[in-house]
Amino acid sequence: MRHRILRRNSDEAVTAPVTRPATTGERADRIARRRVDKFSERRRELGDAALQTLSELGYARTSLREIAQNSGFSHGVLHYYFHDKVDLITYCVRRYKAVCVQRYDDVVTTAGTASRLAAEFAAAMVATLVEDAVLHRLWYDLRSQSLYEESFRADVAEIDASLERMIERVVGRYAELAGTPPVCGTAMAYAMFDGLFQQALLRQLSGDPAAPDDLRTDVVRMLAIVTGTCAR
Amino acid sequence: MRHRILRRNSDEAVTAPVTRPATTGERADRIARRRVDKFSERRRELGDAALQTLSELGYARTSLREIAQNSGFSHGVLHYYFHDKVDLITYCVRRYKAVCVQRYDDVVTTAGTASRLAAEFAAAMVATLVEDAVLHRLWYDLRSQSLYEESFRADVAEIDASLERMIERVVGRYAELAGTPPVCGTAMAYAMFDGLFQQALLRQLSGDPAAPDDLRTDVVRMLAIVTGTCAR
DNA sequence: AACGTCTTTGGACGAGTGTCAAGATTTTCT
DNA sequence: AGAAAATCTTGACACTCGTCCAAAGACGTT
Repeated sequence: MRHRILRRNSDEAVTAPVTRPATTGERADRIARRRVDKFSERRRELGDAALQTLSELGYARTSLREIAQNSGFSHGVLHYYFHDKVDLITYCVRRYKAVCVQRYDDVVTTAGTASRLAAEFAAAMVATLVEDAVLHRLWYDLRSQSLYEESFRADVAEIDASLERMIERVVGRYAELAGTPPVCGTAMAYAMFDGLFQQALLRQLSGDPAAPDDLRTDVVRMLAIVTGTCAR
Repeated sequence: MRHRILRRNSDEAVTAPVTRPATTGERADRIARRRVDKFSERRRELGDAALQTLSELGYARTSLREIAQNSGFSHGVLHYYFHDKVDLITYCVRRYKAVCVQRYDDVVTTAGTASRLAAEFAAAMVATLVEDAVLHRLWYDLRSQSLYEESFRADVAEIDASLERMIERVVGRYAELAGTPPVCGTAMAYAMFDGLFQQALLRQLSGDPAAPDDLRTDVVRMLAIVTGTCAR
């Protein structure tokens, strides 16, 4: 009945269920681990429900009760697995990263020519735009929120950095294949691609049917521009 | 005592104070106009208070009572001048545009050479970044909100379009002075500059002291890239 | 079967929300 | 001046919110 102690800002491992003093050593360990697994599994489950609700409604309109309803549990359970609302949303932000960052790495290693890399990278971005539009809408929402709520800032910055590294790999590989060095730094390249995607998302969610195709050609062209290999 | 009828989505002119039937013609007109002026002046005043509060707290955390407190009036008055909260915020979004779009036009007409235009445009963006950081933080917040709240979408899209036209003028003039046509369309150029500014804002508000200078050099370089005149 | 711990429920609390309307106050017109 | 209209204040309303807690249920060990 006593409530579990939850530490904030601990990544995956919140304090494990309160285990009794390890009288039998190894055996107690096994049990404790199983408990932790179950605990963090439910945490993940609730986190996903929260992520879904957030991407549907946006930060400003999402309540804990709504999240709970989307998860099939009662609203009280959220405070059993998360310290408070900020803790939950922070967890979601981190989980978002895990879901969506590592989608592009195949493209980089697979493609054999510059133009193929460009085409495949563009296709990957378009796929993201079409399939995960609402998830990325949430990303931009949360990134804006991080400018007000300081608690989110560190996590958001980390995601931004890992997205930037992804762009760095793509642009770097493209330049390598094309045989010309990039004309601008990574941060700038990321800013440009990010802006491009954001505009495309705006149009996509507004129902503009040309948004995916335009994004595709824009991304291809952007890669050419960034490496100075574009036609006048 | 009867409440004023407010139409939504009417730009500046909400229904004027209820004037009695124009018995004396011209004279009544003059009076009615003064009423309207006073009415829309207060509306503007309240809108500015709302804009200030919003830029401080962000959309999700701003309440009507807080806005009223920042305006020196009581909270009830807001529903006298605005139909509801959406009406007020829509008004703010429109007002934001009036405040910040037309700041760059001098630059375009004044500058005599490409490099001077680049330097002055970059300086203008840096000035915006430093002086109006919180206002633009609000812009990105509201643009995100427009992806959830359909009521904002049209106004946000219009502001985006007018910012895009501004970029078009700058890039167009720069290309003219440099003697080389741009390597990409306006929409793409806008997306890129927008992404650049947004990243700079993120860093500026996180306290990165290098943000303004980096933005300056990035903007100059971006103009060169966009017109294909940059050094390898 | 009985016990102890972990998990979940559902209700309660106080604070805060947008909205509304009745009354007080100020301004304007005759 | 007095009357009428416009403006502003104040308090109330019906919610929703995050948080907390006591009690009930589920589960595994002894």
